[in-house]
Amino acid sequence: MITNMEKIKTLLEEKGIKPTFQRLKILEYLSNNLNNHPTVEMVYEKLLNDIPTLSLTTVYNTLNNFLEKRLVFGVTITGTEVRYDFNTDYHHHFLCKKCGQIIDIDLKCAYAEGEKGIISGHRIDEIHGYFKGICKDCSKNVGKKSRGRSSS
Amino acid sequence: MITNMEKIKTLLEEKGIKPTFQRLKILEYLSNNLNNHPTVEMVYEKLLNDIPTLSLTTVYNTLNNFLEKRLVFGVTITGTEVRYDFNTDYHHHFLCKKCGQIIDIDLKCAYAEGEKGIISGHRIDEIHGYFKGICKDCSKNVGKKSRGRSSS
DNA sequence: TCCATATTTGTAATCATTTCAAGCTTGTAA
DNA sequence: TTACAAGCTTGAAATGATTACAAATATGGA
Ligand SMILES: [Mn+2]
Ligand SMILES: [Mn+2]
Ligand SMILES: [Zn+2]
Ligand SMILES: [Zn+2]
Repeated sequence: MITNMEKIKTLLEEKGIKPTFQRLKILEYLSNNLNNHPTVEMVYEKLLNDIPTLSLTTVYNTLNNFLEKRLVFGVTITGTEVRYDFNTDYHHHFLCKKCGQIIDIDLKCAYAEGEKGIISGHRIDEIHGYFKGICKDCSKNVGKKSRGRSSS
Repeated sequence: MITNMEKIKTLLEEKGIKPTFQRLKILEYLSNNLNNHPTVEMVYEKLLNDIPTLSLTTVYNTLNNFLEKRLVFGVTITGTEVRYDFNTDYHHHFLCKKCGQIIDIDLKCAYAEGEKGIISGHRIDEIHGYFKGICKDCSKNVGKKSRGRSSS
């Protein structure tokens, strides 16, 4: 049988990226955290356990490399940090302005189905659809302590 | 007849914002630069001519105030800076990865027409639709000097 | 006028990201 | 096997955007 790590390695090789230990671990981490949309810092902190010598610069370099090769998707919804998404199938996102979590939103959208091509003469490479508001949980727990970061 | 400045003043008062000189000038600048989607720095630099004592902090404070009151719309497409849009009617944006300019895109979208309300149980306050790619001009002028900033 | 309050300002701090140069690996050719 | 070049990784310093903070200034009544 094929291990998950072998699949990760294949993904890198398909994009012409040499599968170094650091790159494998970073991509593996993203693949195991599809719902977190982690920041650079989150990737770095978690992987320090596995790779005590890991450099934050390497995480930045690697993630930028992955972005360029379209191996991951960059979510810039907060405006202050990039969050990384292993799921490159087009989908919308929702940012809760109270607890800060980013949630996947699946909905039909005319431009969602790989329809890239040309719009108004401009060549389209990436499509981003975002919503901001208050999430289901935070709407319920009004006045109660939120379980994540606050952005207010 | 009603001057443009009087309209700007009314907009501020309607949102309960005291129309100080700085605030009037900042909102006026945004209203005259609908197609630029200016950065904080651009607003600051231009207004220094009119208000030599202007502080960058005031521009930040004022624009954050305008954002909270929904007087302007924040475009976070680049991931590294907020760009401000006087046009709060819902519309999509396009970022050229070559020259860096942000262009308005008008197109029909199921979620574009003030349909905020609830999605998947989450309360929606803001809707953002972005595209990234290479703009019409930059596609033409391959190899030629671009007329704006480069992001590559 | 005097005072309370809101606003503006300048500086310093913070936070994310990039730059850069030095050290480390790895593959390959002598 | 040794030697070297190319690619990778690392840590420190630099950059850029934004926020925190406290002092200075303006405003609008009592
Ligand atoms: Mn996602
Ligand atoms: Mn716009
Ligand atoms: Zn929430
Ligand atoms: Zn362009």
